[in-house]
Amino acid sequence: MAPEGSEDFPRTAPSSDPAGAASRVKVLFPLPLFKAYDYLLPPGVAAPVGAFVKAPFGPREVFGVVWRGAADDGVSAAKLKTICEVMATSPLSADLIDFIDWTAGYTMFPAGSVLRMVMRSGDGLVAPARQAGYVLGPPPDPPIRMTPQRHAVMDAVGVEPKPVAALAAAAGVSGAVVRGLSNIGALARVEIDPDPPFVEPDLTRPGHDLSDDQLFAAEQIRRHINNDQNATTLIDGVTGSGKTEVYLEAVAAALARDPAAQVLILIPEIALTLPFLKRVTKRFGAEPAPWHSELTSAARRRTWRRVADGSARLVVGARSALFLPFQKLKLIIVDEEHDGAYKQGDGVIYHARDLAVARGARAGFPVVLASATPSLETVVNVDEGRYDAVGLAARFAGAVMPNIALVDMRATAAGPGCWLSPPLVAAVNEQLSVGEQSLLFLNRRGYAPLTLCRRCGHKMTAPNSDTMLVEHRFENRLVCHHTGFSMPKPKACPACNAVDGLAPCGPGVERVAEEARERWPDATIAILSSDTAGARAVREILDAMHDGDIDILIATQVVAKGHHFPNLTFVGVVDADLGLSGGDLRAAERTYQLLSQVTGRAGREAKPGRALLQTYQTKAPVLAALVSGERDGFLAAEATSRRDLGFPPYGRLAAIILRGPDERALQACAQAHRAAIPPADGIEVWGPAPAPIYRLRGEARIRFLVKARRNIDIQRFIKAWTGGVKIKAAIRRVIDIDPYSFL
DNA sequence: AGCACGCCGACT
DNA sequence: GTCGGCGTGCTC
Repeated sequence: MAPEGSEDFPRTAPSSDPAGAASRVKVLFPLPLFKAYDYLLPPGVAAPVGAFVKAPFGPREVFGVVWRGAADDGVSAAKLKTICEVMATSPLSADLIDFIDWTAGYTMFPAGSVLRMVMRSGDGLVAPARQAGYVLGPPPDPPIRMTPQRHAVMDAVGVEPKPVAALAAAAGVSGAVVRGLSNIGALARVEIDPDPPFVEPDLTRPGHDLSDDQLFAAEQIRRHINNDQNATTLIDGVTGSGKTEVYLEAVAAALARDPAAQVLILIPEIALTLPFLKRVTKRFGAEPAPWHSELTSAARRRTWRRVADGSARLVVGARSALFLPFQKLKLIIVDEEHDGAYKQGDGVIYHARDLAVARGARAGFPVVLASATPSLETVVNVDEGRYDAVGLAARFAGAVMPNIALVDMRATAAGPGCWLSPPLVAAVNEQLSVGEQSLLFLNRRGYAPLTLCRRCGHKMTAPNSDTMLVEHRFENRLVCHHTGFSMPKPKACPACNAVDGLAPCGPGVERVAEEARERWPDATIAILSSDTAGARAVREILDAMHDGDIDILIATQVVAKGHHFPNLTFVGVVDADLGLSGGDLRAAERTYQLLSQVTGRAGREAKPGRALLQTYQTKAPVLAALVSGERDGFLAAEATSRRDLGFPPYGRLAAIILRGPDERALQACAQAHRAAIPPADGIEVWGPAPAPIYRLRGEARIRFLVKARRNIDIQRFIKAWTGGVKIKAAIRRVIDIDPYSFL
């Protein structure tokens, strides 16, 4: 244990120096600025590093954070302004400040932009207005006249104070009755905190009964927790092997070890569903603090403030929860660690799994990664001894992995205008005859991914973009999945004016559903995709599927995560080749992960399942690995090819993207960058090349790709390179360290 | 991120 | 002659 005061910066800035001059502090603002600014503290006021302050910045007052670093970089004393106010919110912890600086350095984004992610809750710094709530008052002395309405209200009053509206609604009366009772003293008016604390997890609750495998895994992680030791552990187990139960035991151990410890469970946004939260709630007898993009601003503020004051001890959140203002973070779980959703694409570009590992390493606490199909990066880290691994092989309830086979579409073509081959149709027929469910998987929303004019060959694209418009027949619109643009499907081709010549090409889920409805008119068929409007509609479809009320579900990847369908025993993958093409480094790996998750939906709970994959590439190693179930062999082959090419995780990659509305200026800017590439050993720069989607929302995009040996400081190289190239304001330059998707 | 400063086209 | 377009640069 390090002695107090051994930190490399003082936690408390003195309010004045011995000479009596007001002291200077640095303040970082949540703005895209690389450096912190110097300020004076008002006399007699102290502000530790990490304290939230309000300070004049340019013509306005802005919230910022007292930052570490020498409070002097040649700024003349006359220039200094004085901090307006030190906020009551608890200061950011030292390890979070360290993490912000480290993240800024690693991603090459301004520290202020990283701080912005921490402060994003916006109104979290000012305590919200207190709300009036009502509880039972003292027994009124002359007994009051009771009415049925008044009885209803008195019955609805609980121990916790409730606001007028909630109480009136619970009693089924108007607010006037509540106010009336308050006026005569039968109800007492108290102030309630609009951001009530979260209930503490109950650590006395027994955990699940664990198998030997699970016990062993949990024990291994618990050891790191009890040693206060940074270590990254992969829980590697197929769907249904009980990864969640294992890491919830680790969570319990971390919370029990230190009464102030906080724990974060990261989940891909799409998997952050009510069933998952309920599972965690059930284990700890208290709901965890949630964090994801769909929270209301009030819920967001509540979680932010309760994390900041240390009272929210367990947080379940999407990737951005990594930037919540934890006081004493002691464990991070990254569930489904392979999931591409952990890569943040706009604003600061980061990979939440990688940052979680880095954060644990720097702050000295354990990190747990869980997956049924771990990423190659993680597997290599395990193989090279940097991460621990615990395997969970046994599947619960004696179920077996589905039997997977390929359908060679060259030999067994579907009929004209059809997408389901005879073997797939036969399999669904069999399912229907025995009353079991089928899932037809196609990772394409809408009706048809491409709309083509039969007359002139014109492809329908989004305005000012090189993106295809996807027909959505249900709404009769053409939609761009990248920009959000949509338009009614036109009668005539906009290029040649030929009427009724616009032909849908290729299938989406809606088109497969159309074929299925023609083929099986008596079956109950449903479509599930991210277009399925509303969380409630999605829920209803999932529930109906779970209850066996749907015979054939046609779905995109939204179905891949965390749903249990006990009567589903057949999965047909309409296009297993989708995603295999396109020059993406991780295409094969991602296809393996997605298809293995989807086919894993079949045959749970002791019913054997099977899956058919329609493909034109029967020789593709990914598909062979899926059929044989030889995941490790496939990963080893992938690893070898990446090593040979010097690609991650055996080398480092970064993308430099230039974008702007003026193509000529952009070209010139790209050439200036090309000319400025400094010579360096072990580094290759490819480009400039047009980005895969060259035009998007009226902006052209050009990219460079930097490939470096693993031991090279790629950030330093990029800084040396781009630092010398001035860019016009109309051109934006974005650096993506460890680009994930190449699109 | 804002916001002011500054330098070129259509208006009272 | 001014109002205002938004390109450029600064904020301790």
